[in-house]
Parts: sequence; structure tokens; C-alpha cells
Amino acid sequence: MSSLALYDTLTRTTSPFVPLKKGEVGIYLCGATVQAPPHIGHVRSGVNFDILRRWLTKSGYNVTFIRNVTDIDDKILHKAVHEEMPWWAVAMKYERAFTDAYDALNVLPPTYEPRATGHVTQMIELMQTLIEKGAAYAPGNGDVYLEVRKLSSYLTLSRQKLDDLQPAADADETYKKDPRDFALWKAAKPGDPSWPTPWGPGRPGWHLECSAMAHSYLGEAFDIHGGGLDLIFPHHENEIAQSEAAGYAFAKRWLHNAWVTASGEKMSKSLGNSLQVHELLKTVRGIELRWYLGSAHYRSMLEFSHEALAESATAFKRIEGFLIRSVEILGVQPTPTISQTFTDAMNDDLAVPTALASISEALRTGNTAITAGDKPVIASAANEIRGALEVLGCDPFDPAFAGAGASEDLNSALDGVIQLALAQRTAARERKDFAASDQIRDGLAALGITIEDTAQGPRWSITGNGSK
RNA sequence: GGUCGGAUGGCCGAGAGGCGAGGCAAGGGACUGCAAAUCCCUCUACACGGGUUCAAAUCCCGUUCCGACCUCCA
Repeated sequence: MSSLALYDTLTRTTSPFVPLKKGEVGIYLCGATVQAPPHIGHVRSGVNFDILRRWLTKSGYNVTFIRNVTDIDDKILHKAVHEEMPWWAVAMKYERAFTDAYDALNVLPPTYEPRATGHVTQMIELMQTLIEKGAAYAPGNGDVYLEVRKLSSYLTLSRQKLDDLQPAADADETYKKDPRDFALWKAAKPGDPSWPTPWGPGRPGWHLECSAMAHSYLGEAFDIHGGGLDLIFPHHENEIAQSEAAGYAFAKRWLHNAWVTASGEKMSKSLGNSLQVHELLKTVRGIELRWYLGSAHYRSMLEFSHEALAESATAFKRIEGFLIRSVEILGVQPTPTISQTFTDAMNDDLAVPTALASISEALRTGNTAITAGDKPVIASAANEIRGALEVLGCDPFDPAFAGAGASEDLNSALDGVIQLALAQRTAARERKDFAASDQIRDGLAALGITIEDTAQGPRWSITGNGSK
């Protein structure tokens, strides 16, 4: 038996995962700033950490998974002006877009999904603690800053030196003790939303909210903090700074997912528009997009191309096709089981690509067994494959992906109609009237129904793309 | 300037001292009335130059190129 080992950005090594509390895992994942529709880079993070969560759950842990929503920030306020909507309506609109995207990709809803605006009280408490401890200061302009020079462990995650940092171009140094001090809280500007605080009305700084929410739901110390690679600095450094200065042990381990790249570069805003989740879902199903996003190792860059996505979908359909045929032959859905090779791969810092190789092997075994009519082998291969797909969130029998399906009555009626046509075709084939036989097959194909002749007789499936 | 990644076959994508990961595409074959599906075979790659070693895609040194972060970022 292997046991789970995970990489830790803090130590830059892979080490055995030991939870703070036996059988329990607390995870905090930095979620979206809801100011635009999600592109695949955003949901890759969601998918990667969903796979981690599912594997931990499968391994027997009780997982508390917190993923926040940043529903107030500069960009949202700008967008509100641009879209001529209240800022809160903008935030809600895009929060829904993210939720829809997560749902389409079968990303499990977090245990709790806190919004920044709902945790101002906790943020004020945290700032009070920080000021009392002398780590933060309110210079009187309504801002509250964290004094980074006082922190010995600042920048340990990104391994930088404070003096090497380029000072922010837009830093207002009038009130800061050091240009690198960052804002915990921002004073209200005219027309902007604000919340009252002991230091004047204002709104949350980005970093503060995550520290406050992680503390609220996971306590002073928790197991895993996740996010995209680009959050290491400044966001996660600043979260550590705030939380440790407040006296919390904070995250024990840091996991960061790599980007989706296009032409070698991190997805930019302009590219992001064409790679929005809802656009891509016009070309592939959610389960196929998820398969694609999950198939690379979470710490590797994933070079996006429409061709690669299409190929990935083809590969997935082959696996799915085997499972469907296995149900037709065995009459029951496979019972998910986890093989040792899959376990070993996943326990090795979620080596999904290696795990996928074990699926390919089982697939070949299973398909060969179908040809041979070897039901026990078909069953064991199908069980193993379904077990793996379940962990990867790509189980075709998962009700999450069955949503748009027709009712049982309708399916039953449709099957009856097609069987009538197939009986005609079989009769035509028996009298060697292949013209008539092919006419029926072509006719069904035009309706998006594919006919395949197998050793067990003809089978049909809806593959779409029928001519209109 | 500082910090951190990367370069693997037609394409995607693992591996991290010794047994050709895997997938997709392509070609050939089996099966089939044809097709589809499936199976089998073929396609022996690790940016470059040195070095260490019995053995290097993997370790070391150097070089080139690409990318990320440095207070908006998944």
C-alpha cells in the first residue's frame, strides 16, 4: 500500500501528507474574482483541486473544502461603471457564470463558498488583532497597512528578498512606512461602496479577505492552501504575513496549479475571451473538457489548442464507449473499484497522466474481452475504469452529466422505433439486399443515430451531427 | 535587476541514472457484404556543447531559446 505524498510549494519538495487531525482535511482554495466570465484557466484550477478533493475523499478523509468568492475589488467596480450595473449585480452575474461552469465540469460544490462582502466583521477583527500586536497600522487616511519589514518570514513562499522587489508603481507612499507595505483595507473613495470600521469607511483589500475567511471556516491552522501559480506572490505571501502576524499557524502545505497556456504564453485577457468555458462547451461536452483539463499533471503547463482538445475528446469517447457497451452486455452499470496502479499513481502527488496509462491498459483488456465474450473480464475492466473516472470526475454515469437526457419513457419508445427499423435492416441484409440495408443505416445516420454491427447484433447510439 | 519554471517523436503529454509511459494522428493487417467499433503491427524521441558514470532524456558545468512573477491575475 502506498500512501499519499504531495508537493509543497513552501519546501519545494514532495512529502508524505499527514493531516493535522486524523481522518480530516481542511482545504482553502482561492476562488474567482467575479468580474468576467470564466475561461478554461480558471476552471483548470477548479478541476485540479476537485480531483485532489475527490481523491482525499476516496482515501477515506472527511474533507472540508472552502473556496472563496471575491465579490468586491477594483475590477468589479470598474466593470460596474462599464456595464452600467450596480457592482453587486456585476459580482452576482459572474459568480453565476462561474458556478455554471463548475457545474458543467462536474466540479463538486465546496463545503462552503464564502463571499468577501459577507466577512467584513471578521476582517475588522483580524485588523484589530494585527494593530494590537503592532504588525499593522492605520495612518489616519482610512487605509490600514501591514508593516512587512517587521516580519522575519515574509517572502519565504516565493523565496524573494524584500529589497529585491520592485516598488509598486502606483503605491501611495505618503502614508506608508515602507513602499512595500500592503493595504489590508482601502479607504472609501467617493461613490464606491464602503463598510464602516474603527478607522473610517472603506472596503477590503484582496489579501485580507482570504486570511479572514480561512480562519473563520478552517481555524488557526489547516492542512492545504491552494491556488494558481500566479497567486504565490503577492497574494499568498500576504496571506501568510497577515495570518502569522496575527498568531495563526495558518496553512501547513501549499499547492499551486500551473496555467493553461496558448502559444506558450499564459492566457491573456484577449485570448481568454475565445477560450471562455461557455464557448468551448459549444464544441465539446463538459465531461470531455474536464477530461482534457484534468489529463495533464496539475503542476505542468497545459498548452491549449483546439486540436488537442478535440483529440482528447476522441480519446475519452473511446473509454466511454467501452463502458456503455459493457452495460449493454452485462445489463448492469459497473461498480467503481480502484486498482493498485491507479492508487499508486494518484498517491504520487496526483500523477494523473500515469494513472491514465493504467486506464488505457484496462481499456484494451476490456475491449478484447468484449470480442471474446468474456463477461468476468469485461466486468472487472469496466469496474476499474469507472472507479478511476469517478475520482477524476469524469464518470459518464454520474447524474451530473446526464442532465440533458430524455426521460426513460421517451428512451424506451425511441429504442422501440429504432429496433423496428433495425429489424427491417436485418431482414434486408439476410436477403442480401444491401442497398435497402444501407438506406436504412444512412437514414438513421442523417438523424444523428449511428448503427454498428457487432457480434451480438446491431447496436445504436445517438452521436449527433445528423444532417439538418 | 531579483525570484522561479520549461525545451521529450507529426501532435498532446508522462518519466527523473540502466527495462521503448500512455494517448491522438498516420500507414499496414485481422474482422466485416460495406461501414463502424475493436484488436494486432509499424512510426525508437528527449534544445545545444562539455563533464561525471560501467551506464545520462534523467546528475554536474556552460550555452541558446521560451515563459512566469516582482503589489490586477486560476
